[in-house]
Amino acid sequence: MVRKPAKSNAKADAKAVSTRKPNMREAILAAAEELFSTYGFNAVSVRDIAQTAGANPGSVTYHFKTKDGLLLEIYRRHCGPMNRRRSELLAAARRVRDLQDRLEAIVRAYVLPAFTSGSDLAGGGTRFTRLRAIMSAEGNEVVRKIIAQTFDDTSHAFIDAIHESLPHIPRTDLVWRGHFLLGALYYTLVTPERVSRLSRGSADGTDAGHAIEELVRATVAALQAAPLDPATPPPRKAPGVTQGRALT
Amino acid sequence: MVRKPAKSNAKADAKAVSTRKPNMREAILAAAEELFSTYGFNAVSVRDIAQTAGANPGSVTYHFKTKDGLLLEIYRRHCGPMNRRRSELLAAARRVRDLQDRLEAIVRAYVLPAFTSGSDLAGGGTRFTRLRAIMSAEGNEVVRKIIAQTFDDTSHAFIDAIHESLPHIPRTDLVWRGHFLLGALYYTLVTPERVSRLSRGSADGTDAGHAIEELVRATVAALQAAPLDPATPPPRKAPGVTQGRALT
DNA sequence: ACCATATTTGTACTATCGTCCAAATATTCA
DNA sequence: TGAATATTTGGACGATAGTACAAATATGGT
Repeated sequence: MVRKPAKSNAKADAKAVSTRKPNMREAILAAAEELFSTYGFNAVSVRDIAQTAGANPGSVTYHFKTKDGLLLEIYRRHCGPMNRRRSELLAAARRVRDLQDRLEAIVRAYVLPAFTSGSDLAGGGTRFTRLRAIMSAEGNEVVRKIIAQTFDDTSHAFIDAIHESLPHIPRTDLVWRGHFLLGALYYTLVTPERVSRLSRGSADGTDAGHAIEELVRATVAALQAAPLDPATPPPRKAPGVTQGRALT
Repeated sequence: MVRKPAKSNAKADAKAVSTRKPNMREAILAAAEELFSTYGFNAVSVRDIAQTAGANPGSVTYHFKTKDGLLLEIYRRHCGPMNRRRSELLAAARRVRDLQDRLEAIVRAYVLPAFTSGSDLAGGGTRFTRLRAIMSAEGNEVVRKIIAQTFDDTSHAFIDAIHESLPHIPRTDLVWRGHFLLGALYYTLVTPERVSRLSRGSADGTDAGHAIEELVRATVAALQAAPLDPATPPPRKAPGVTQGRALT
């Protein structure tokens, strides 16, 4: 990461009235989250994080041992609340009677928590999702592990719910389309010049709201598209609800 | 990037019969392309590239001056052929009579060159698109510049063509959906465990082909979805053209 | 107030980074 | 061939990376 030209006043700002951070650990986490999600993991140094947090580089090592440990802690912070919120919204969506409305509610249940996290300050969900997007491109081992053990269950639950709403579409196609949804969501968040005030500032700003609506609309349509499989003619009526979930 | 544990035979492989690379510059480019597209720009060092290419780190500086210069040259290599191929396919797609078929042909014209580049060796297109995906997440200044001056025109041409096939949908929505397409495409390429043999090996393997078909099917459906704007009842004619940066 | 503990600081270590450069070597062309 | 040029080599530079550690300082319970 590019640091500013130093500019040490060296004399004037020496004492600085001993304003100690009430919780430096939190400040470091916040700074790391912001910097990682903006510049990527590799481009940000521990010293960058410490400086942004107003801390000493040694403090970062003290609290999180390694740079990877810091990243891991950020994930730990967000994965729980985000998945909990997703489960809640998914459960509510499943109770929607109209099939079309239910499908849309399911997609919304998946997308919404990515923008508005239940935890900490405004824009937390967006920032964390942007981080996940960047990490999925950079490919970090720590992240791969925690993602596998945290998001896989939730993802399968969503695929299952979607499959119930669209029983005539093979699961394979739905998995692909869910994959595309995630890619579209990620790319929307890592392209700040497109969705300008979406990333910073209040998480329920109109820009983020519009992006969500566009994404939901497009995804629902994509999910409903006829499957590729040439052997399966179109709708028919829903046969039996396929109870057994393949792919745990 | 993590380098392997050295393991210097130090004695056995000393002379190595003076096999000089016929074109070291090309070897460096190929190595850089492969490494950047796999680990990201920041995670790969000039020494990594030199070692993979069987060159001296100084040679990289000699040929490309800086690491950024090397990245720039990779983009220069691919942008031309890829956009030329896109234009050809787009022109052919525009001549399709049936509106539904035409829309699908347009989407295919956008997606196909991302997988199979006209230039160099097998998988070149896939590799370069994977690189673009990673760079869009990492955010490099050099890339931003060349992307702006290379892809904007092509992207607008595609949006225009799509808009002709779907005149009742506001351009804004089409821009969003094209944006989602690119995100889905990128994410498909940077997630190798999902589309396993897609990235390496032959570029027209069945896996890549299947991914393309899934992506095209989903995108066409998404593009055809009803627009968001509540003020615009279904068909009608397209109002003014809202120019926006599309599909970098 | 005192002590035990938690945290912060400053500094130092080693490794690797991008880039530079002079010498060595290969290539090209008269 | 010999001279001019192009390329490669190996080593070096300063900057910065992640991490470690002892000393300094703040905090909390008694």
